[in-house]
Amino acid sequence: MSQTPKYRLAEHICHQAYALDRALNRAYQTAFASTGFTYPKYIVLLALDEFGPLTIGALSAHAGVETNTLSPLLKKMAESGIVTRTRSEADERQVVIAMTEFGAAVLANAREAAAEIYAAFGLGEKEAAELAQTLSKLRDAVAEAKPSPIKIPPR
Amino acid sequence: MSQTPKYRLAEHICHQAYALDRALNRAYQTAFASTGFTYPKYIVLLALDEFGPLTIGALSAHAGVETNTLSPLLKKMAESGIVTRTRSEADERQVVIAMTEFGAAVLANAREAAAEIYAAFGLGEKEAAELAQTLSKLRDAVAEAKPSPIKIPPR
DNA sequence: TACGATTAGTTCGTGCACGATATAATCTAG
DNA sequence: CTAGATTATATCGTGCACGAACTAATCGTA
Repeated sequence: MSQTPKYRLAEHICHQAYALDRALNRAYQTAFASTGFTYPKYIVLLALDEFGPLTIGALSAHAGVETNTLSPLLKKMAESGIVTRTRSEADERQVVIAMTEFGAAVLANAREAAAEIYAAFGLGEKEAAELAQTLSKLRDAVAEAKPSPIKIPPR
Repeated sequence: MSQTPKYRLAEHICHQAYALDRALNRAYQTAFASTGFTYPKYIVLLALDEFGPLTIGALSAHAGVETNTLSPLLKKMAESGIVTRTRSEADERQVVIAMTEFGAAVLANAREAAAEIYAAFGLGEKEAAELAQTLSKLRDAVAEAKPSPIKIPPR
């Protein structure tokens, strides 16, 4: 029984999001090859460029990544001179991340690679913005979802 | 100079795909917590359910993951009795992966968690299928894209 | 048939991402 | 003004994902 799967793989938004993200990762990795720069680091620079210096917590919220992921990543970025890490004076628990001039120059180059990838999409500006918004809404919805734990059946 | 960023972060499809994938990963991880089962393993089972036994190469193509990622993952799945690994007789280089009955039972439970996450999307069946297709096309486009390598500017 | 090219999968090293846990700074009742 | 709660970040252990390099099997062509 159960001959016909409930959904075909191609119709799974989850699977497509997964595959798209990985394809993007690979594309950026190709562009950034041998520079030590990566796709997640690019996202961080975009956020800093748009919002200015941010605490790690704020950066985490903007990027949609946990702080414990960013923490070591930012340390490496600081070592390579792309950002600075400064303890906030007002609240010594906070670390403020700011983009350096060198970081801005790296970002400018990274944007060119991104533009090539965007061109490959073949989407108009409006379509692209709409799609981005759709994905953003899904992200919010998923973040809210609290699926119940599955049971592993006995073998 | 360069006061206005070229794109706002929210408008970046790349960023939204990245954030959505991670949100999905977390949601599934919540559902699968403490069972040893994971989101990528779920994708593998979906493919096996839809297409029947597959070689690692075919599985890699369907899932959009490299074979060197799947190889150790499948080994673990075989250890936990979810799939079987068999050398093809016709071509001894190939390893054929098949879902076990236990695997099918796990998949059935995992589908329930997936259904809850899909429900959170708030999309109709048709909308969902369209979105999945859009993402799929982008994936193909990105896979084709060969962005030129960036240069890291001098510090 | 036999040897170089190709193909399928594996192994290795590195980086991201997460939950759990730890630590230090700040806040808040009492 | 101090003990416990809360908050921001860091550390640790595990798993996924990739490119590069490897091994073994098969193919192709002389």
